[in-house]
Amino acid sequence: MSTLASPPAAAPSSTAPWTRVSDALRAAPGTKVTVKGWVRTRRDSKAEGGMSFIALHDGSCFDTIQIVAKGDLGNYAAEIARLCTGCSIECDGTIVTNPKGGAEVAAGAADGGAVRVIGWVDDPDKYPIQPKAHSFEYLREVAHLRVRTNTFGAVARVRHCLAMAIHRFFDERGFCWVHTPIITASDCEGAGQMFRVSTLDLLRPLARLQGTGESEEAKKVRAECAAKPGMPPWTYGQVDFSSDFFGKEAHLTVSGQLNVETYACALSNVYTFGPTFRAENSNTARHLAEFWMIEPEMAFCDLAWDADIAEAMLKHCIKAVFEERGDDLRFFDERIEKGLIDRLKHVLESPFKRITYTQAIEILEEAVRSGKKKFEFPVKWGTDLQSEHERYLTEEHFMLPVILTNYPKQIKAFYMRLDEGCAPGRETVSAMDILVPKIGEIIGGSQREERLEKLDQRIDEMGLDKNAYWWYRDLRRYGTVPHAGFGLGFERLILFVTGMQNIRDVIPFPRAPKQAEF
RNA sequence: UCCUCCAUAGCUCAAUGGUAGAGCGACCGGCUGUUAACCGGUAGGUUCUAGGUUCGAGUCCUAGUGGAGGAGCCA
Repeated sequence: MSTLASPPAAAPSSTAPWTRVSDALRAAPGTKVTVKGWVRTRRDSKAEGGMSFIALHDGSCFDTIQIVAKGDLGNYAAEIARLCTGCSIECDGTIVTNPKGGAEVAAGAADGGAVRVIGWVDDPDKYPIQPKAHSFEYLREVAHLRVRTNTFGAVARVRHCLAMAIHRFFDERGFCWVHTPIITASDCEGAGQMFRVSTLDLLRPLARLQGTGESEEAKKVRAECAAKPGMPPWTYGQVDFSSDFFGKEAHLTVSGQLNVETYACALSNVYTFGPTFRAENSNTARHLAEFWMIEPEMAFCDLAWDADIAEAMLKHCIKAVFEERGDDLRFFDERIEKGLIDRLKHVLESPFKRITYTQAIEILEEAVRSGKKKFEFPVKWGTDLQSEHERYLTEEHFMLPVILTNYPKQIKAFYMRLDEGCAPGRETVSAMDILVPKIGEIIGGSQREERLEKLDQRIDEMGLDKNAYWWYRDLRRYGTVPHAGFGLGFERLILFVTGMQNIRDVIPFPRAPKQAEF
């Protein structure tokens, strides 16, 4: 079983012509190095003719390296003694062992050492990142500088580690990374509100023209627009998208799933890993308007294997962070979520609990009946589980990640495979959600409906337009195969692994309602 | 979008309707192989915006803007 990497964390050696801090911390005493980075703190001492202790970080690992700048350096009084948090410097020096046994860089004129200032901080009093505790809410307002803090540096490294671990996981298993489109002109995705992509001139007063009859004013504006060169033609109450860039309505993608299914039906095992956009006005610690999603899709695959892969992938990711980012993980465990490491070890060591939706309802009903738990919302077969229900299952009842399967068809998407042998009125589909403590739903997936007549039936039932899905339906007409896949919210995975509370703090520049600065 | 709460120094927060304060940070000095350093001092304010009530508003009222927590939507 994987254990936490012991300090210093393993980091790939840099190819830079200077020494990265992660490498300097492990270098043998006596090694001559040049390090570059940003000052986190400076402390001075008058001992031994004066010296300054500078904590330097360069992002290569969690720890800073301490530079001991001796008073005999030519620029000591004029520059080194004036260094403050945020200044960028480079330092030539020698690796020595400090009284506490750690590596540090000694830089004195006698040994040919030097500290050169690369960039000063304008006004130290106004520098937004002071050497003190800051709230995450405040740091969100200075997102261009927050990555210089302990926490956001650690999040950035863990995010990278997880991204690479995911690619490795699929690559090692013969999956092909497919770049599904960001812009989609099919209006059939149906996974939520979409952002419009258009080159039409929005400054035209379309809003004034809406209504039931065409007013004199509307007629006038239309005539004006028609007369102006470059103005797109339009019909009353409706935009004429045939004159738009793509000749039809276009949006930012809400999922690459439908596209990636086409590749699964040729390459067998594929996945997407890219940005996803939802224009929902949701204001929570678990939603973003722009986020990254991983969507594997496997041909000749059923729901059970789908769940196997999802569980293996999550465990692989946790393991990778244990092995590669022990330094950052220890910080999260101490300062962000006490007990994080034990929680993750527990997840790593236990098989995920697998139950059907129907069994989940029975557990919830029993909890209510026995008085063990009170819910705000009623538990009833056929309705979607509320947050509180999901949290009870994963946090209180099982205290483990839970894979819920076989949901009632009416609460799931049209493309999910209809289960066979269901009692009338109790039809279910081969859907699967993975719930984890603290986050709730982290993965949603399903076996897809590969039978054309059943798929058509579902499209009709849900009042969708069959023609809009012509190429999706083609997959069922030309060599159809059972296939399955799932979607993993990348930022939710990062929350789960780091113990961070707010999804806006695990993506570099969060986009959410009323939030697109930077 | 709904419910609840919040907005005061660079940051985190105090201040009964009656002279706007502390801690941290910054700056200056002292001490020190220091490392969440420590000790002393200094500077720092249009109390989110726009109205209103009042002799008087940081405090009460209305609207707006932004933020937090919860819910819905979902990943």
